[in-house]
Amino acid sequence: MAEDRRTRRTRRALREALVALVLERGFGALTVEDIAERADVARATFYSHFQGKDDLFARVTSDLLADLDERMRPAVTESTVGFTGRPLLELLRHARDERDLYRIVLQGEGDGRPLRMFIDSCARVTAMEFRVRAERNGVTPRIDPDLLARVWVGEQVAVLQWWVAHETPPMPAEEVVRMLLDLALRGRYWASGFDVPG
Amino acid sequence: MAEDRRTRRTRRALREALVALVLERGFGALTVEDIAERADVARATFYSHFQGKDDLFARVTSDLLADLDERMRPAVTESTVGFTGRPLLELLRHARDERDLYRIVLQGEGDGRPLRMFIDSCARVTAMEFRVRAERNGVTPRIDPDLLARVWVGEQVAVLQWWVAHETPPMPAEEVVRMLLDLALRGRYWASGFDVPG
DNA sequence: ACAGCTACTGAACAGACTGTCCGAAAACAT
DNA sequence: ATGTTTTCGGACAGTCTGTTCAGTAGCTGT
Repeated sequence: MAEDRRTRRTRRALREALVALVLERGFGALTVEDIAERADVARATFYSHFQGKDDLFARVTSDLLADLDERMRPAVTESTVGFTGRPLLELLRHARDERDLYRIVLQGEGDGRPLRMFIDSCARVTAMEFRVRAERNGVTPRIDPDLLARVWVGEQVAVLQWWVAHETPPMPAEEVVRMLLDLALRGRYWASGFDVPG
Repeated sequence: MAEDRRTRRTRRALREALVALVLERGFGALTVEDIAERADVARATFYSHFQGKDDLFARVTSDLLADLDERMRPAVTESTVGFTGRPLLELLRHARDERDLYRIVLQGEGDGRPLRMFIDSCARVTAMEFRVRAERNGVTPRIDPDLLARVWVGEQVAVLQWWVAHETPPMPAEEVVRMLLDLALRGRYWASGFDVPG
């Protein structure tokens, strides 16, 4: 048999209440009672599903990461040939679909733990991507791939923060990818408006 | 007359206790009693100096930002001519001198508020730097300077996080600057080991 | 549609933390 | 030495936590 409809409803309501309240007041300012009340659920019921607000938040965010991981997998393996930007595009689409949650995570709610996990996950995948591509093309990186991956992910996070902060996307995902790819390949000198020297 | 020696000692002890405890357990897990006990100060005394742990944390971090701002000012005005990396170098030195606090802030403790303030501050300065330089050299940016500044700061934050996470600096500040400058000017294509086309 | 589970409710509980108050004691500046 | 200022330690009500439990409502499978 599938999951009981009541538990589904309750868990869903609690998750949505958490997201809404974190956006309104910030995670640190919330109490379990706040969340339960917003979800229209008894406090005792909350504790029969989660150990506390940290637990609820951890589950919500780790589910998000798992979902992202699943969506990224095909894009990554397909992208080890060249700098296609496919993984980044998939990331942006995911962020568009789960905007509120991304806002929360990218803001560093929960003492930054979810954001660190997000960054670590992205950096791990990216570093692997770099290594595979370098090997395939027979080149040796001039900068440690792990560090380079963190820098690249740092850029992406910065753009994501800017992107999801707006109520309506300030530019389509495809354009963001093109821009970031231009920047990554041609460098900031070019982006600043200077002609690239020979 | 200067500040009473007792208040100086007490405030200092409380600040140091906070930093140490946040590194050990994370901000969210701390109580006022924890901090007061570590500082060897009565709980009532804590409240005669700060409104609560959020207030203490806010003061510590905003003092850090003010200090950074002061140290950066000369480096920035001197750097609007070309991509010297002076501001970045100053930032790295500040991070070296205040490593523990930087760890805390860059980790996103306090629901990410201090980190957001840090990033906003850096991005504001950087965007201004970009604009001034573009005007001086008579070029028009190919990417919105505000967004470009956020990306550039995002890279710096990523590197800072990597840099301060180590117990002893994994490479000297000057080398980090050179690396990031190379990356920013020549692009990731070059950094990955490929020869730059054209 | 009914029987038998299972989950939710609302209330109560001890324990921890908060924020404030106070008189007594200690440290300070002069 | 004196008057001022800070710290101390204890006490206080109020909030939040995490758990328990009997009663009620809702669900699933047949």
